[in-house]
Amino acid sequence: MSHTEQIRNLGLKVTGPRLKILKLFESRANEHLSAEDVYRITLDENMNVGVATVYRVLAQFEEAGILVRHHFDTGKAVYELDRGEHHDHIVCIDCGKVTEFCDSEIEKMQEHIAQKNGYEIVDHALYMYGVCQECQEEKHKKKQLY
Amino acid sequence: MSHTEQIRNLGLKVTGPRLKILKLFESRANEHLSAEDVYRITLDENMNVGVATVYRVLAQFEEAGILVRHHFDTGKAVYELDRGEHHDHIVCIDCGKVTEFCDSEIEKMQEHIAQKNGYEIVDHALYMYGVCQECQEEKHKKKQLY
DNA sequence: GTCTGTGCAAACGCTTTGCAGACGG
DNA sequence: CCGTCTGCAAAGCGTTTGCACAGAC
Repeated sequence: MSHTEQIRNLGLKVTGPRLKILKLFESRANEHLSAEDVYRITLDENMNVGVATVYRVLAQFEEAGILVRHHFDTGKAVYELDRGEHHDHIVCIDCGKVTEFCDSEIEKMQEHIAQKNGYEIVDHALYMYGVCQECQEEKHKKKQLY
Repeated sequence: MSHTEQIRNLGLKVTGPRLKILKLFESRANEHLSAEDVYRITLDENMNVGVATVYRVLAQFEEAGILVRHHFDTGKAVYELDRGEHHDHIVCIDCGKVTEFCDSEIEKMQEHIAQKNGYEIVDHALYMYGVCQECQEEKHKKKQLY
């Protein structure tokens, strides 16, 4: 399915900003982009999409299930392509690197706990915050300087 | 340990706002309060603590380990007393009710996944969003009206 | 008296909205 | 053309900060 079709299928008009943003996420399939990232990238590529439009399009794409939004503890929301399969995140508190993982065991246990508490779960988020390998080594090096 | 001692032990001066907020959280030990909640409650009780002070005290208490901060998807941060034991949350998307749970199996698996990916975890958060029993029943009733 | 803590209001960062003009269908 | 979409700037929201004064020790 082409980008144009994809957008039209959502009942949305096929416009420059929407095409641009959709392509952007597909070309960076494994990145987590904030609204500001998207805005800056389009700026750099001389395709001036206003901030407001970025937010509006991101919201529409999320609503439509094309993108997923995450709220890490960083204060700003980030988006990524929804590849169907749910997954969770480990965020490096030093360099911001994001590692994804998926564990069906944990998922199952979550569902079980929810049931036990009488909840019908519609969404869940597991975030871990830590220091990635590289940043640990970085810190190690700095210590040796003294 | 008295409240006064508790605050003094943090190296902080014992002031009205700090005492007030500490007592507030102890008297509502199982609630999750936002900065605004705290501000409103002190207002209602004719003890006018400025918003800025509320934020500053909450931050200090969190830093000191007296409170824990959570960022649900609601946009505002909430705090609760740190009772030592880590736990996770299920938030009802209809009524806002928060249910806490703790599962050591999940914790272990998380740690294992983090290790496998080379991370040294300093924090983690597992949030589930769903509809609680009462709200499910509520919805059921409404359906029957038609 | 000193130095920390406070309240106020103004600033902040991210996000949303109101509006007049642009553009897709 | 009509109705949606856009860019701009202004407003919104939760949170933080600068400052002069108040209060703890």
